Amino acid sequence: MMINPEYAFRTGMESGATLEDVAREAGVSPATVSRCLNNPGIVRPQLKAKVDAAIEKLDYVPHGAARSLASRRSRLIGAIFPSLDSALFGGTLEALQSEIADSGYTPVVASSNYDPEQERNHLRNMLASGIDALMLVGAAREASVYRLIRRRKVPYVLTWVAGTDGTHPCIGFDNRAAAAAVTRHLLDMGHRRFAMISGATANNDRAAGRLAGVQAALEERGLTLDPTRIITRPFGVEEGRAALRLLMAREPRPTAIICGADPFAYGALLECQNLGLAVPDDLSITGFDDMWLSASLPPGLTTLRTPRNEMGTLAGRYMLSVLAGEETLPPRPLDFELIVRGSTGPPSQAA
Amino acid sequence: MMINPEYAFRTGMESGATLEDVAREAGVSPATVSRCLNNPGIVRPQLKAKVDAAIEKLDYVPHGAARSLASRRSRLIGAIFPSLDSALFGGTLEALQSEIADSGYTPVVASSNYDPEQERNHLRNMLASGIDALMLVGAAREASVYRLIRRRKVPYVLTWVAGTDGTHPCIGFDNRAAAAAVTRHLLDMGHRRFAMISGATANNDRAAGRLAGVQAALEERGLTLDPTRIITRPFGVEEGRAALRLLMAREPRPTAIICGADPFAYGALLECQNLGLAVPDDLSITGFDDMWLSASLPPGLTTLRTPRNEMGTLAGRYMLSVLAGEETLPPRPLDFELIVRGSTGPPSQAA
DNA sequence: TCGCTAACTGAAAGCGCTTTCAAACAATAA
DNA sequence: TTATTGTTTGAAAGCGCTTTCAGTTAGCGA
Repeated sequence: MMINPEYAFRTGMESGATLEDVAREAGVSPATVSRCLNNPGIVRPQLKAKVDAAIEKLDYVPHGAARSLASRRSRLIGAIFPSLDSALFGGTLEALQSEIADSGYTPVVASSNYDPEQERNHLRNMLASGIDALMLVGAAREASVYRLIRRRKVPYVLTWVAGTDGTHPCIGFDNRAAAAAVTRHLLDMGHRRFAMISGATANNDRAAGRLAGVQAALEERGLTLDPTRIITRPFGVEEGRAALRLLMAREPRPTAIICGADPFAYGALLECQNLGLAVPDDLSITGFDDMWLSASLPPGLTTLRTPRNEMGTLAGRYMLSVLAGEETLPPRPLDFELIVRGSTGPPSQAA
Repeated sequence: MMINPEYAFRTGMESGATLEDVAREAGVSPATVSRCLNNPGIVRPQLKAKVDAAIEKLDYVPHGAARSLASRRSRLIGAIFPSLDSALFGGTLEALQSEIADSGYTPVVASSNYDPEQERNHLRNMLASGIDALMLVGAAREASVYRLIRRRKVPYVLTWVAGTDGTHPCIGFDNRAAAAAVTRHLLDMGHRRFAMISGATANNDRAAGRLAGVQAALEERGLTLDPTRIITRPFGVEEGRAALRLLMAREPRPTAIICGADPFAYGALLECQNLGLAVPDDLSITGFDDMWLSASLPPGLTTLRTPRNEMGTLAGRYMLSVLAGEETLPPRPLDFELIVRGSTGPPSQAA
């Protein structure tokens, strides 16, 4: 068979040096060069030095696709988030990225915009591009999605949730328990009339869990959260603002408003200022996630600090460990922390 | 401790149908299956149907690495951001991702933490993993980095900056002009005593450009920005707060403070409230980027809206176009928009 | 010195897909 | 009918790397 001369020409021009070029330059076999790259310990130092010199000289960079094809590992880890334009998941992504970088892994990222359909498409795309492992947010999705992942035998981990009865490996915290802790803090201060501003709960088990946690904690003390006192909105400051107006327009007014996310609480605080309501004397407000403004916005937002960076780090570590074939224990739920600041206090006598 | 068999993965037991399996199932050659996937138009519909059925039946997903190796395209686009845990670049990433998704591309992402060293490492990693194109933020980096990119013949685009004399393709806006516009707005209102809270300018040409723009606009009117009136800090609300205290501690107090980023301005506004300073009567404050709280935080922050999502979209579109081999025009600088809200007004007579 | 391990090294066979190139076929013109 | 053109299809050669397996060399005790 004749070698197409044009083809040979093109390879020579367009690509960088190949492993074979390095081998020739160093006077060893390609296999040895490969070993220098992947398992330097087993190559005689003297040879390794020659190879290193050749690599340096030719400015060789290994070809990822060829490597993946031969080794069956892409060194790519997929991560699909509901959204990326809040700082919330950005922290998790950044921590994940930084954890896996040292092992030569890089995250491939997509945002689903809280839409299961988009999530599924991105997942297909990622599986096709050969990710070695996968990180998702939350557990609530169709069984067929999990089947898809399992069929490809891709290790995966769910974040921002905990304990799905051992069905899935989770690196996260118990949203329900966390919301209950916030609620008990208010109950212990003497509050009895509650309202909640919640994120949309469809396809969002974090939001659903938080809502359930509030309801459960109230019921423990014989209270219930009237459905008309629950306002469900997409996340956002202005949404929180509008919700607060609605909630305070109806008598009897609540003495405490629990927000399912900090942006709601920022909006609520700002609207109180607007309406001339004193926080916490007229109204206590709590947030969720302890985002960057919570400490600064007067009077300081009582909120629940979620381990958003830690989840990225641990999810990365977990996946690396599974990929390394180590005996990996199912991770345990992470801790959360109630941060008490100025926005909560006992209800006033008048209220 | 038992490992839950449901998710106890072992690496290396990956299976899945191959293109050859599909070909056998459909009774055609592998070449035909490949064509159905990549160029369906040239296959007889009748055959294509058989192939599609086989793909469906075997639940076939193409092997990305093999595909990349043979076609010399990875369908991966690299994106390196200075940071991901603010909403700033998250918007750009999300827009980029969504723009390229339809063409079957996925972004691989890294955060450099504003550190050139880290950026270079991520870049090496990405080049090795075979990205087809690359998006970076800003233009300020060592020439050797650009050489590395050029040697690999990877199309790239710089975002968040404009016009580097045509040296690099940029999708962004002119930070200097934008900052000048903010400054002129204040000058036109009658302000003469200025101060600035700026992000660190080392390795950050966006911050440097903004600072230069302020200085230039002042000099146009015969004013100068005293170096002691420039406070340089890492981005953050608390940093803005501290900076404001510093700036107002010295007589004569400025009547206008220009912030190089919104978080600084949030902190400054909050600290004014704290110090009992009236905005804008005692002090005008401006931000930069029009982030999510700027409209809500009283009295509303005058700020410069930067096209952060648009940059992601256009950068994606630009790279796709170059990859498609289309004649691609050097992109033009994008527009920015001064958003005037309550935080700026004429200086009071007393000041 | 010889034999026997142990430690390296190299040859070669793929990994799963794309892409020539040429053959086969259908369609049209002569 | 035959020549000619155009359209699909299949065979086969890689893409650049890893990894098995067998061969080579070095190290050491006897």
